[in-house]
Amino acid sequence: MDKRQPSKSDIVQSVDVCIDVLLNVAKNPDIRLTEVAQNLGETKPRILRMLRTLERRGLVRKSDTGTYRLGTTAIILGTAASTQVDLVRIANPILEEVGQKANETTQLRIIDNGESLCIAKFEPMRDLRVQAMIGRRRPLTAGSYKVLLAYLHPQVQLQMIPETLPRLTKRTITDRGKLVAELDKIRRQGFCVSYGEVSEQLVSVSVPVLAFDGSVIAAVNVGAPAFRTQKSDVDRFIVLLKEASSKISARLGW
Amino acid sequence: MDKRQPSKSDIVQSVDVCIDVLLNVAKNPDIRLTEVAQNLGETKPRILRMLRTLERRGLVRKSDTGTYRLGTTAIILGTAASTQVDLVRIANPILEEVGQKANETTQLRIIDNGESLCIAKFEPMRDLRVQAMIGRRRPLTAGSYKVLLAYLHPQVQLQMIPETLPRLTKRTITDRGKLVAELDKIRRQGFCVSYGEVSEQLVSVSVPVLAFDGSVIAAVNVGAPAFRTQKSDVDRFIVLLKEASSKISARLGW
DNA sequence: AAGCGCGTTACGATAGGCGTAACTTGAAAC
DNA sequence: GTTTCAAGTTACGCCTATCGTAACGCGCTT
Repeated sequence: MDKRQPSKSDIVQSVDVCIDVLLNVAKNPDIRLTEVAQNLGETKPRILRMLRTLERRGLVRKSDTGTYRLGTTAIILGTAASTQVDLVRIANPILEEVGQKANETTQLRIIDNGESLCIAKFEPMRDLRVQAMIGRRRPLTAGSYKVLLAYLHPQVQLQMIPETLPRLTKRTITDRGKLVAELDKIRRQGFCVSYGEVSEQLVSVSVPVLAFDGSVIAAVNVGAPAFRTQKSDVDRFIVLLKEASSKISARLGW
Repeated sequence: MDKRQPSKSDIVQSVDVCIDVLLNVAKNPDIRLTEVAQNLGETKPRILRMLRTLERRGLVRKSDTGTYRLGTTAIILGTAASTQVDLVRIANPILEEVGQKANETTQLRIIDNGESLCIAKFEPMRDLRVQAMIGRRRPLTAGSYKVLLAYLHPQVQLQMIPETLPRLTKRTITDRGKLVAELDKIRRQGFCVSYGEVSEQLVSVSVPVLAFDGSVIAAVNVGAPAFRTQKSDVDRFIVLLKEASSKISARLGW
């Protein structure tokens, strides 16, 4: 009998698994029982019981073909959450304002579990635009989301940088030394611009949202197609984002 | 040893309770452990374990003062859900369109657990407007949400009408007989207008969204302050909502 | 300093929930 | 048409995850 994780006990395993189920359905709409069970390495009866419970409460919905999707209760939870998470509630209108002015997609990203996580976004009404998605994760080491790393304590920073850096495009930095140097530069200049590090043909500009003590709360970001983005646009984005960042900081109480 | 519910077993109780906890936090931001436990009639250790589990997964967040709110994972779930629930995904842009044209608040409501439940909404940019909220429940028997009742089978209908009808304003219908007659009228004319039945000074217009077989899926609704709503406006709303309703029906595949 | 109520921990008892195995159903294979 | 396979489901006895009791620490109020 292995001792599981010695770190923190006192969690309810069945609840933990049910969260896995929920997230699995969220990621894979119209997933089937068997598939969920496989993904999680659990038995079918167990997952069936979980799904049934979740279904009874409207968190998931079973289609007549036997596939599962999230349900209306999940929508309700989510809407409630966006009004309860201060950062998101405050950032949303500001993201929209920046997005309107820049006429490009904006995002709010935080560090979560060693990755950057999009928790709010705005997309302008425009045929061609960068697609953002709440819940999408990206490595911390590529693109302008590096700002999230730049303000961490050097030791924590190194701890978050994996041995081998994932290469997304040919411009992605894959040398740890170079990355650390880049982070240093970012910290000095207060923003980060990335040209095609995450996706080819995409420019991404990020500015950190800092707490009173200088620790990073989040990053605000503008993403745009490279072909229509001049140096002057980038400069404008930086100014907009810096304003937005301090507005958010202020509204959070600093 | 009482046999619990003989109806449907095979649900995981701890998961069921954890959903209660989640919904409780959703309804009462900054709630404390003790309060949740009281609300649910559970012991504190049990709820503590649940909250801890939920916290580890980012579904709730514990503030430094010890109060709980929903967390970022809930936002992610919710956003995913809105793209997965067909009805909501399809209705959203249509609700916006109607809302823009009417320049008033619009809602999409379904029957859930004997009540009407708001699952999508649009509010126009306007200083004074009706406030709508996703997740808010209203009785089926008052206001224009009666349309949701009007198309049910008479027996199911009667089953859903409680003995005593809740009185929200002096205009609320509280007589069962009168209500049934009203429902009949609604079914014949295909829409329902309510003047101050739910809130004084509010006009509400609803049109059913019907499936191919004539069963009710949902209701689309415009809500407006009475003082600025003429008969002609109401007529306009009805036309807009009827268009919207058939557009939604069509897009759902009928 | 005593009292209260909150969050938390410890632990032993128990029934909740687990997995195995078997059954049903429906669709694909041949 | 029969066989085969896999998915979904049910049944049930065992076991451990999870529960509640009781006790503790802590901060605030009286």
